[in-house]
Amino acid sequence: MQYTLRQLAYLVAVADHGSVTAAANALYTSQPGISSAISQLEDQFGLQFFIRHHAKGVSLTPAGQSFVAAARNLLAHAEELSQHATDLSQSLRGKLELGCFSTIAPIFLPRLMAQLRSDYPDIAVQLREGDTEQLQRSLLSGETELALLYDLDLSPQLFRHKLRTQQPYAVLPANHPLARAGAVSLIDLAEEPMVLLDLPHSREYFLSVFRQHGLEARVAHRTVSFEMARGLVAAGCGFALLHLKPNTAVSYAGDPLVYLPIVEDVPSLDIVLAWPAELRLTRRAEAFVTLCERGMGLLG
Amino acid sequence: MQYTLRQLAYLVAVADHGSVTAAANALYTSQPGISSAISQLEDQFGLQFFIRHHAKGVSLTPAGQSFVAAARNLLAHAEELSQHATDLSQSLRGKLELGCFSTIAPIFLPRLMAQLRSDYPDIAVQLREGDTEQLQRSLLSGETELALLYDLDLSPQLFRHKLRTQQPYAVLPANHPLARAGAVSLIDLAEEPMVLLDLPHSREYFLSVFRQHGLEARVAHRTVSFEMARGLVAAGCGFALLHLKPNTAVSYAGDPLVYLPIVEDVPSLDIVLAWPAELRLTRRAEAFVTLCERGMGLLG
DNA sequence: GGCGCTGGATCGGAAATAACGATGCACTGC
DNA sequence: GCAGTGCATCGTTATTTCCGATCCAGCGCC
Repeated sequence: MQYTLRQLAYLVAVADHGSVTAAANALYTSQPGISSAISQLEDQFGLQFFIRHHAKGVSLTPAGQSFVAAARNLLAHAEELSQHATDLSQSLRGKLELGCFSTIAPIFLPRLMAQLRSDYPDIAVQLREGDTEQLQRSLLSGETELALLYDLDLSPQLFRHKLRTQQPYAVLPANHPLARAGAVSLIDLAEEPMVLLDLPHSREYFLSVFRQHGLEARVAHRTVSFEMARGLVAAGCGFALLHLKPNTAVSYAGDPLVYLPIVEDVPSLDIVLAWPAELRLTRRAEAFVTLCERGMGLLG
Repeated sequence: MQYTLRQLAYLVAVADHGSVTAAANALYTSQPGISSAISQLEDQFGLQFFIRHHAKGVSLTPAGQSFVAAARNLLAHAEELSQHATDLSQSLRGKLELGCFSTIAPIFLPRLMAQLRSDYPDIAVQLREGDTEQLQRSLLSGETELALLYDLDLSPQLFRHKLRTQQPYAVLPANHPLARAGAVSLIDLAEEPMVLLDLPHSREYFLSVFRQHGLEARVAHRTVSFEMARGLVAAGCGFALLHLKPNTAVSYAGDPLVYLPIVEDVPSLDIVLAWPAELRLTRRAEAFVTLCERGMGLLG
């Protein structure tokens, strides 16, 4: 394929104006340029599009009629592509590919999505939930544009926009002896069986909390599910460390839980929006960022 | 500045190969060329299509996914246009814009069209009937690609392909006294009332036949219709000079006619196919020309 | 942690292409 | 005729494209 869109544009302009010179004037270019563009097209396709009338412009041959119609069509299509592109970057319509850490999602996303839907009804969110590893891969491969997750061992290639800080807390069954106090010490917890939220990075973090104080957690259960961890705790299988507090202190099984702050100094964890550092966000993504800034302080 | 089809082709190649270098190899071009084409597209639309992974190629952003899909679409469309163009010149499918002199049409065209339809079922003829003036205008303006007409005062800008020669003859009512002989003289006809086929150029031609022999025709009736002329003659309103003989010697009204050769030397008239001299015919038109060469000797 | 490898970005010169003004040329219209 | 119109052609200039060479950042392999 050797012809160019510009040549086609020249062609239809000539067809519209019935004259090479008029087309050149309309397009603010030179007459010879148009003339040669037409010749090139004609040579390339072995067709003659115009009949030249000396001193009276040109008129289309039957083949020219047909070709110009098709060319017009293609140019319109090309224009649509342009429009599509500016829509992709500028408009608040279209798809937003979003990743979210699995435990964060059910706590914050429902209200955020509702807000987004009401503020920008034409943005369709394509959500991918997963662990830090999966989210990071998705971001760096370009599958998702941005992700809501913990700032835990994130690649330096990712830019991080901090939304809030989560202090870890202990969760215990409501009837547990340690639950009577207003807070709990890691020393006491280290004696108890632990239910570990067994997700990449998260697991190392929770265990390091004890190690930093010279303690070793007694892991009795491992689960990749936040609510499963809560359920095991509520059922008396041990305690768990978590960062997020649902607005309910009851497990799915109906058993009551208590959330207790930790007495010792433990490292908090930031919830951030992350995206590839060198990537310029679309307006849709920017809108979501703004919306998260406003909405992420209100809950939890 | 506008994007080019080539840039789009480079873009989708990169998307397909997951690497600028691989795309460059596949397209037998240089890597910097591709690289800059991508940059230009990204700059132009203010979008980022690829995430660059050092030493591991590139991958599409969400916006890139969407844009590449649209670009692929446009390129396919562009390819179709190319195909359409070669179809226009090369294929024996599509429309053939044909002009035909009104009196010639009903004599020759029906069988020619039937033959064309059987030899090239995919050629659709768009027929325009008219007089020499109209046909010529249509040809020179490009409305019709070629026309079947008399070689009568045709513009030198038209190329003429001779198909057959028509000798004029006199037509008289069957019961006319002059009809008893095997031929008729212009001298005798000049005494009779004449029915003139009153079409541009034709009318001058018929009158000049008499003038060339120092005679003046007595025009009693004028009509633009061939069959009307025959009808008037059959009804006894006069004689007529004509070139074409239908294969019936009866007028629409049912009256008998006789066709008589002229005794004197009178100029004959060529039936030709004409088209703009500088215009290269499409294959459809060429097929029709060949078909006329073969088919125009058989009738009349 | 060094070190070669891969693969995209950048640079500068060369080649190709596009744009332009001037001019030629064929026909129109008076 | 004779001026006017409008497309084609030419030669020059400006711009873009192309390419090899080089740079540079991260990856993966010791």
